[in-house]
Amino acid sequence: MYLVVQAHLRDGIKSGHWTVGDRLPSEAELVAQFGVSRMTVNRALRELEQEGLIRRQQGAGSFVAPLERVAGTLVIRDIHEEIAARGHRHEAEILQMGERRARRGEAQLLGLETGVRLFYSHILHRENGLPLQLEERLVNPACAPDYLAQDFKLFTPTAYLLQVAPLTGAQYQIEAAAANTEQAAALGLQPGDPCLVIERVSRSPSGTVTWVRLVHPGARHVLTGSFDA
Amino acid sequence: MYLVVQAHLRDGIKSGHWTVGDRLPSEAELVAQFGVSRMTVNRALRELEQEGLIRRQQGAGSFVAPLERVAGTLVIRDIHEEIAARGHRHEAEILQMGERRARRGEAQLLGLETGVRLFYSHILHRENGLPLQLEERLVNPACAPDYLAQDFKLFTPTAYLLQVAPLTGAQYQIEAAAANTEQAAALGLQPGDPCLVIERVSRSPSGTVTWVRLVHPGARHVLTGSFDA
DNA sequence: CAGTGGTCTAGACCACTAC
DNA sequence: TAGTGGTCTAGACCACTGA
Repeated sequence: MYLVVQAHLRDGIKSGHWTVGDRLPSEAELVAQFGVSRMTVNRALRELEQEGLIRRQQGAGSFVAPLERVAGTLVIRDIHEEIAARGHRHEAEILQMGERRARRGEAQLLGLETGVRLFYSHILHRENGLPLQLEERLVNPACAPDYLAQDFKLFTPTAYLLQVAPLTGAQYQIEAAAANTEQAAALGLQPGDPCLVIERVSRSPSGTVTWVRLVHPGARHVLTGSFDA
Repeated sequence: MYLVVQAHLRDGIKSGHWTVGDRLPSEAELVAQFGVSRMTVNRALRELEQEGLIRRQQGAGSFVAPLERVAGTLVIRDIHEEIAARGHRHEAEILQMGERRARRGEAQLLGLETGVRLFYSHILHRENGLPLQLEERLVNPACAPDYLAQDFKLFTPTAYLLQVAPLTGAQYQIEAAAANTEQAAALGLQPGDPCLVIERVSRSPSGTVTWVRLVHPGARHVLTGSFDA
């Protein structure tokens, strides 16, 4: 029944019957109208508030929220999953992989001290043979000591790291940048060509696990999303 | 009390006490442990599920969700709000504004028929004098008949359109692209320089209101987000 | 089968708001 | 002061799962 109440309110908002700032029926009115208990109506309204569709104020009422921010859930998926979901073939080419001392700033990304040893890998992901993503990654050895022994032609570093160090948080950043010579060579572009770049650090209970920069040819990769009342 | 139960479970997951796939205490166990009613425990768990932190299965139990997808709420704010929030000065320069027949494909974006008349505007937004965003916009005259009479140096088209046609849905797309000559000239770039491009269509109860392309210098604009257990 | 979550009820007390 | 939402209770019936 709470879904029925929700649908009723959603429809009224979508259709313009109630518009931004309007007051919606009170809980008591909805209880009377639908013949359900107040807990049921309360749940319906509380969930609409969590979605951002309405705003509730104790003592005043429930109101249609100003949807002034276009918000949506942006999902960044594992590249293998993403390609497989399109029914295409995914191949990974390991360009570089090894261990070295952290350069200036790198240690900071992982919350480690400068000069500590860390793992790195550069992997090129192809979709049906076409370069789609260059994955530049730094890994905290404390969280994934066997990282360098893995064969990342069989599974992605993302999948491996999620297995050995459960994700509990992340920060990401999306920008457009010009390909440098190394990136251009890997992706089959000219240096300076526009790329969509996602950078991300991932945390687990045992600390910051990994930093990754995902470089995509601007013409071949878009992020999409939507939201709906 | 439901917040106490939530905090307890959240801590256990963050700290690694329960990890991906682990079964959490059942509702009945939490009821006994905290001395609260089942409805209270149920609410705590339901909300954690909505956040994506746990997965619940009728008949089986509640489990720590595999956070295999780095997801976050991406918020695209009105450019004026965004600049003002940084404590900076926002200026808008109207480059073009008028009415014309829809070109091939344009009408389709707005769900109209080819050849119908529509409004357009090209506005350059500056942050402390530096070009930050070129806003190329098409507007459905049926939804905002007075669009051309507005002074968009005083408020943004986004703010105006939200006022006259409440937002009930949107689709957006984020990509990296090379600036064309017009865009480069407006933004003070060289043609071919990388730009972060957001395209969006917005719907309201009265139909598709507007299509907009927001072009940002790649070096001067990033989207950021985070998520947390 | 026993245990799990999904949903709903008919109350209750409280804090807050607007008049 | 009357009406609002915020929270909680102690039950209930149901559908589903796994042994």
